[in-house]
Amino acid sequence: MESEITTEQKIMDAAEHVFLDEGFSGARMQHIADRAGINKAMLHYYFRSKDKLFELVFRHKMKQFVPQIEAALNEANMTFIEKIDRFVLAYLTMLQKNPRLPIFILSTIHRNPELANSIDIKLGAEIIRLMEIEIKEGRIKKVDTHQFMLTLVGMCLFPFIARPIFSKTFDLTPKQYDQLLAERRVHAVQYARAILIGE
Amino acid sequence: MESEITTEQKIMDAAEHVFLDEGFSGARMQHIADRAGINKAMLHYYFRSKDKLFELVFRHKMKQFVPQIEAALNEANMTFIEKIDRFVLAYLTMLQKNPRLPIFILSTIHRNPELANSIDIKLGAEIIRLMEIEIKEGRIKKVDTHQFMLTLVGMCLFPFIARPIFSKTFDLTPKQYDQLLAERRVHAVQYARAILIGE
DNA sequence: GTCTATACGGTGATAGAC
DNA sequence: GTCTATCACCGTATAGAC
Repeated sequence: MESEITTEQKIMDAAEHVFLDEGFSGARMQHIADRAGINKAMLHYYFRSKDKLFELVFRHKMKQFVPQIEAALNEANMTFIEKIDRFVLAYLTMLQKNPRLPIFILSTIHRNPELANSIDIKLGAEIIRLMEIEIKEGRIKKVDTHQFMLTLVGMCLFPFIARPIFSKTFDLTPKQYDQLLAERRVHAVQYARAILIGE
Repeated sequence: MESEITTEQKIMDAAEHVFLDEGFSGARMQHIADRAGINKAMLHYYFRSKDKLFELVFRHKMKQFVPQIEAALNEANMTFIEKIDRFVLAYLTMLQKNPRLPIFILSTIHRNPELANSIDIKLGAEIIRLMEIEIKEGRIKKVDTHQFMLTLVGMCLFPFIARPIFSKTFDLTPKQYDQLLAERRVHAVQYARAILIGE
């Protein structure tokens, strides 16, 4: 039974937590060490530098952030709206488990746009292609594909990005906001249907 | 003619630029000084500390970020959709001039949620009230007011927040993305109409 | 008001004993 | 592999001359 958590893994977990909370320049190696229950020297023993450690964390998180779109959209025997429902569900489920992921990824890339280069371009092209087929076949309205995708993804991500400011503006308790997030799937899909089909 | 820019103003301009690019912990007082064309000591002479300077910048930017909603929504002799159109136009126009504002505000508040406390709560309540009247009078569908507002604001902000990652995913040149942003108003309002009225 | 010089603390990183 | 001690540097902030 090798169920023991390795030091390396403890560091990665701690690093993820601290970097997601504080960002690269706000994070302190000391905090990560404390959280991992070891000392700073060990961080450098396992991962050479703060930069290397951050890069690993970022890449790992980036994988979570982008890819699962594909699985949802490529299922056969589904209407486009059903595919969207799957996509929204998958995305929101992941976000519930990683609520601070979006702002971490987006603010990191904002300050370091080259980091977006690891993204696979084919994915976007494939989505656009799928939508254009739906439009051509007359199963959805003639919407601008990019504008719609921006809206769809925004409907999933934005509630997590804007949580603190929205809670305050609309005077919602944490419990109420969680409820809002739990119900987000239904509304996002309903809105998508209104846009793509009209009801 | 007092058209000369004061040192204080030069510092504020420089500070805004650097803080918006780098965030609080990423920003360096040296950068701000360089950009303002003065030396570090002057920063502390005019503004006591980095914290104080940042707070001023943040408050100033926060004012831009939130309030102009009110003007758009309180105009008389307008349908609700027309009001939304005004709101979206005003918001997008401001964002075109301040494209890095959203990620700055949201990532700052993310790391320091108390900063959201400066927000005026009455504004949100007023919007909800207006929408509920529209619903009651049967002029728009029975949508969840909070869910809709999250979507509406997201449709405006998200394209600016997600620009680098979206450009990459959908392989859009800066010019193409600017075009997308320029056309955002039409699509956002059209989507809002689809949601609120059906077409 | 503006500058130079410097104090002071903290941070990433390394050396070296065990 | 893990620790303590330490280094070199950088960043904020201040002192003090002009």
